[in-house]
Amino acid sequence: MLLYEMQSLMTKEKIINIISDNYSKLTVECQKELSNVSKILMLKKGETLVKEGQHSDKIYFIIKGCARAFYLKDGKDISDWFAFEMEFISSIISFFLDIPSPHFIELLEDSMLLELSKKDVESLADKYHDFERLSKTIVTKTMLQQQERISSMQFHSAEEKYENILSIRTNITQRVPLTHIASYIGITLETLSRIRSRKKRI
Amino acid sequence: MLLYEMQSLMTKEKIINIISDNYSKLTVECQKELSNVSKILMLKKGETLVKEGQHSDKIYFIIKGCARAFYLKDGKDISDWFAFEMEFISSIISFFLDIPSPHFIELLEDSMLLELSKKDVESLADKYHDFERLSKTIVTKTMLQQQERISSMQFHSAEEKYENILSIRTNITQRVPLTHIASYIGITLETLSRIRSRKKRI
DNA sequence: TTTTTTGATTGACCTTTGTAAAAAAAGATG
DNA sequence: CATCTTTTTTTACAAAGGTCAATCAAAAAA
Repeated sequence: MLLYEMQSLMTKEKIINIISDNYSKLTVECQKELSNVSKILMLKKGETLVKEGQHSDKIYFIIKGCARAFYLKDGKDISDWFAFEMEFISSIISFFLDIPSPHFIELLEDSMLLELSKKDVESLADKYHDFERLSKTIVTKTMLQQQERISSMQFHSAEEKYENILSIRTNITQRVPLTHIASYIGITLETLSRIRSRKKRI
Repeated sequence: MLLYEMQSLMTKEKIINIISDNYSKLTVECQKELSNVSKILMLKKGETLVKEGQHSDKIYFIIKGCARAFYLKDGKDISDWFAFEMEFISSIISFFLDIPSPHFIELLEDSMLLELSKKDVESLADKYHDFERLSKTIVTKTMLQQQERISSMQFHSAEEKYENILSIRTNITQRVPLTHIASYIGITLETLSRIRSRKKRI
């Protein structure tokens, strides 16, 4: 299905209903208010959601497509997070600490997103207990993903780290360039390439 | 002050009030109920809160002392988390996913703790919006600490990782053996020892 | 205090991974 | 289709950090 065809099928109401079902249930009233304050974005591959240095007070839910958070270390592009359909992404440092973003966020595919501002997240969380719970659920899931990632980084070889990400994100190599995968797991593209050719041979 | 002297000074009510002030405000009613379901523990250095393989459905707040979460990889002891005064610790994998704990948790000093069970956390969070918010705050802080840790692990030398933990936990070397610090930052004790002797010389 | 245990340091050696540069392959664009 | 750009692979070489073993130091236990 083409992205522009989805817009009519995927109404904001439906999307919010999916979030409610998959993360934490929201009352109809809360869903309505969430629908009023959120915004659908249709963006092309390569477009940027956040630039380094910006105060980014937005969080994005990915309806279709995928996005990548990355930063520059000594001029080198290092990937810090990938998000696919049904996942959230934001510049967490900027969003939660209200400081300029160290990250860029860009789209790796043509994408459809739901955008929410921190101000609205906060007022919804104040007003609705169930939205507070939803926020907690999202943060908890993120925390558990990070936990998994940390333990995969501790005392694991480049090959083990690559195997690990493949097991979690089965088809990531089809959607994300190897350079980004390499920096995400903390190895160079060259090392990743050697691992892959070693595996092919066997 | 000796640990046994603290018990009379630090009533559960006072401790819960401190949590409320430092994490997220709780109503008096909620504080009372929290006080009813939580329990103070006085434990000696070396004692174990959680063993690998156990279902651990408890979370601990450290009033005095410090604790360490670690796991065994190929028989080797690898530290995964430290918690000091005013911080929470639990076997997060077991607590949030209801599966057997991959971690041990042990005390690095004689300690005073507040213990809370998941069942009680959940019912408090259901009943009180402000307790739900407190939970979110604790999880969010943990997530941000993990974020910091991940970026310190990505493409940083052993020395940079050591400097980084020293800047975050200024006096950690006074309270935690170097072996544990080394495995926490993902290097061997020998490498850490070399870094330290290099720094001493200069 | 002496002994035992645990934690930290040092040295020799070796493996893994990074660096730099070039070539090849795959994708995008006119 | 042909060209240009980006991504990936390959090679040679260097450096960082791991492993193993011996020694030293400090803290607990007897």
